[in-house]
Amino acid sequence: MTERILITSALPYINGVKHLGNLAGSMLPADVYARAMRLLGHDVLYICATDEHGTPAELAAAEAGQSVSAYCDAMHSAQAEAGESFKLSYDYFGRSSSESTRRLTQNFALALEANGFIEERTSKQVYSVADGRYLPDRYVEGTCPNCAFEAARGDQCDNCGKLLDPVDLINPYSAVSGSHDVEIRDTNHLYLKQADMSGRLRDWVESHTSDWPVLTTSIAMKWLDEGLRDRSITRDLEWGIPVLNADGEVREGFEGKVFYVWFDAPIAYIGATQDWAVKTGGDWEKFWRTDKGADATRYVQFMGKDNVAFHTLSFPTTIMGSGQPWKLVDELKAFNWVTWYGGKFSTSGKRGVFMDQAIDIAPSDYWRWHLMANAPEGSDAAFTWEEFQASVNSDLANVLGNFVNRITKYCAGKFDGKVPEGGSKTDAEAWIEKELSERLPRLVEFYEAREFRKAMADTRAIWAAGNEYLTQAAPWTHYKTDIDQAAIGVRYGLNLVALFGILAQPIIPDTAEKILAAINIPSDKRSWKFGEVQDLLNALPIGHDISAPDVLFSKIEDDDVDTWTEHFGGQPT
RNA sequence: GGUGAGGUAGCUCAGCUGGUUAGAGCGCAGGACUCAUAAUCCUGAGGUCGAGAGUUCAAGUCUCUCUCUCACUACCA
Repeated sequence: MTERILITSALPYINGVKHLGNLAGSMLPADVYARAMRLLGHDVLYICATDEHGTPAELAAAEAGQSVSAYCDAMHSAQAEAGESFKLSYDYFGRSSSESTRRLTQNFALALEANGFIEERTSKQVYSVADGRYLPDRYVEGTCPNCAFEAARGDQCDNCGKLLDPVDLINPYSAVSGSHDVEIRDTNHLYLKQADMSGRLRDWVESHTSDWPVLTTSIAMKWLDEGLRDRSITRDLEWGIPVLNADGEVREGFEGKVFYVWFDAPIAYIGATQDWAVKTGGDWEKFWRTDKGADATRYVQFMGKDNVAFHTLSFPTTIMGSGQPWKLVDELKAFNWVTWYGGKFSTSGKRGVFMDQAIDIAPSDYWRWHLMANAPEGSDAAFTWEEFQASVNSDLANVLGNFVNRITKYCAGKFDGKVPEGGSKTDAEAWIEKELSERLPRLVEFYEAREFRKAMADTRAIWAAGNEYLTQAAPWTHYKTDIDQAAIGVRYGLNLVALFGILAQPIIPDTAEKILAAINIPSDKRSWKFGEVQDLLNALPIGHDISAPDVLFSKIEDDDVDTWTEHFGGQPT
């Protein structure tokens, strides 16, 4: 049954090209899922965008000596390029700074306020005179009132671990400029009254305890159990979405203030969908407006575990509180972290491997396979160069690459590069048919359930079964005495190559294309409409021309691993 | 401090509502094969399931205590 599926992956923040952890935890699995669902015939829309507002963007722009908007333009392009290099198949890669998101954000705020979910309150915030800006808690440092550590951050002391309030720091200074000329000022902000939504949110989350991963519901329930607090949704910043009245004028007292990035970022999912519609002539409402058919859309979100609270609590508060018929997420897949030699990947700390560096080291397919086969689903997953090497050499080069190579070359050499006819089924053919009839439905189930590690393991097992089949069928042995019997082995082998290429498409699209081109499969014969296995293994017409592709995967040498380990500091800390 | 997620073969990880001899891949050892990227296929060795106590006919799986790791803790995103 064809379904309409909306897929979003958490928006990558604008302040730099993302590292492999970001890729593995949201964009890549969303892409693999999107590709698989398209192959299954679903009507898929995969949306992503850069998240461009907030203090770090302003600071990064200042450091780069650019205006914030010029900086964001440049970084958006860089991230779009990085996404393309990893073959992320976004239907649209938008920007949270777009006009559409600006309008939507302002409208959401007005609707929420009209419904009593927004309230203006005064809070105390540290202002740095030298920097000419208010400082988020993390950008204020000073002496910890608890342990006297001198470089405690405003939100938490790194020395004693105690949670702090920046106004309690002794001798505070700006972490941006180092200036001690800071003062505490009263400032007005809008607060989203999440507490008033707790009951509805709890009912909603509880209704999903059986179909969302534990990671997702446990994080959401933790926040609810602790008691949801109202969250400030504006900031004292220049760069962002201005706070307007219904008449379009800036709200009184909100000059120099904008919406908090976490208020507008998820709204950018909608904004980017509208931008996609403008660009393509598509209909965005059927994905987002429940009064325009979005009830029939299945909405699936992908994100790292740090984003779960925003996607299960604050964004839903925005949606529900608006009183308007917006679509809520149906399924939510959250990932843990990919860890890097005992620690976290870190953009600011420049720890780990970044997308632009990774693509210089190895083709995107290598990374896609390894990151999906070792996805941080159940718990944090360790990245090591040795594991990466093993994935590529063993799974891709030896199991898949070599299989394609051995049978296509043999066919080219002995059967003139044409699918041969003749021969009769033996135990070997019965065995592979049974194997596939069990594994293929399971594979599809794993994809539909977004169980990526299991899907990858099953895919690999199917590839390995191809090698085992050839060992059983041994056409090179039969060839000496009975060419027809050799022919069926080659024919089944070639059909397996075609199938493997078809199955590989969501994971390693470049290689899948090479395989399918070599085996000469037209694009309309590449979908995941698996019928009977016997038919699948006799899909190639007799006499069909094939060619042997060049070596599909070159192996990663020990020297490469040594070089990378040294260059990237991949050593146990 | 609080909360959450984890601690299962040398390594990376599966093990749903408790039930026969605890699984996979990699790595390692032996064998088979020779079409293929010294690839593949088969077989094998390797685990007191973090520690301790409890519930049960039966616990990796449930309860409690302890311990270690990681994450989150609301103005980083």
